[in-house]
Amino acid sequence: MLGADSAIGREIRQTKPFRSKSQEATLGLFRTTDLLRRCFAETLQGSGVTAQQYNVLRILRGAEPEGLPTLAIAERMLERAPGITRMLDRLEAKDWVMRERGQEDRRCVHCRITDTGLALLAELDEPVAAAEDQVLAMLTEGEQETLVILLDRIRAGHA
Amino acid sequence: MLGADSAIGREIRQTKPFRSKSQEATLGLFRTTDLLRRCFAETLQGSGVTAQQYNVLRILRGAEPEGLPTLAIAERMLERAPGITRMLDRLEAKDWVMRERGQEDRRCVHCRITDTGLALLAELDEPVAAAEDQVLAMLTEGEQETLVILLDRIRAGHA
DNA sequence: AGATAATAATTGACTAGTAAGTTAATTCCC
DNA sequence: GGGAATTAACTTACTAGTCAATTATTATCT
Repeated sequence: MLGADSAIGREIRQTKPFRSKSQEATLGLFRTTDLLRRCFAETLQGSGVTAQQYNVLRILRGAEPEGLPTLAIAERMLERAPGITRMLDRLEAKDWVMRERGQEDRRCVHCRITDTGLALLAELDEPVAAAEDQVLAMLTEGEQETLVILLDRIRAGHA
Repeated sequence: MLGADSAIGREIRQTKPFRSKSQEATLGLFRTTDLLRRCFAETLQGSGVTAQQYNVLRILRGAEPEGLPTLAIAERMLERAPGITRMLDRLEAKDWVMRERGQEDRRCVHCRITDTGLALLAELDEPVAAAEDQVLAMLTEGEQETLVILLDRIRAGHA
């Protein structure tokens, strides 16, 4: 009576119940987030920017006018440095980002968003905000708050 | 008072509050799921299998002894066919999966897990089950149930 | 000062996800 | 029976994530 009748159980045509609530919730997190990822990808596609690129540009806009070194971006993205380096290569090729070696510490590479990049973000601000609200519109604000608290607790438990 | 004091607000050094609860919850979902993904990747690494490959093998074990055509696997993974084809290439190279053209319908490719693949899964069953329970152990079973219900509602809202 | 360690960023090799287009087999329909 | 549409799987090209190793620069430590 646990998993067999749940939404996930039907989704993947699984007849056996879940072994534990934790297993069911974990799978639910993965499937739900995958779904939301696709929603945001839809919102962004057409502007020629991917979700990850958009996130980097948002971070760099928030860091204006100083900009940020490469690894500081990686830290905010929870990603490894190699991926960020190559993404910045692509963003620089599209003239959304500019980089230069640091003066005081020549190991660092200073990254800043360009005016072209800022214009792109300005165009996307409204549709992205709308998508952010729509994807969880089936929950009340109180339920969203409950979700936030539970998710915070999960992450805090992994510190 | 909304976002500035929350766990996510501190994590990404964001000083401004979130624009909406929905935005905060969405970001929380992405960050939490990323964290859990890394946990499972840790559990699997050492066996030489990735999380996605493990999922495919689990699906094929569940489909024994009949096996499944390629697109049926893709459907259960919520993924496109090209990714599955290449993953099956790698799984076949490691002798965890075997494929052959269908007899009645020669467009289909029938996929089955091998004995080697079954042995790999048997080794991983315990550690994976332990990980599935541990990653959400900071929540009570009631809270996990609440999470499951909220996630089900989100996915149902996108049907 | 000079060897050593630490740090920032990069490159290479691999796994994986996407979209677009292709091939081969089957089904539909007149 | 034969042409059109559909289906299953695949290939190609691109974006992106991982780990391991490397380079250049800076800091540390006698």
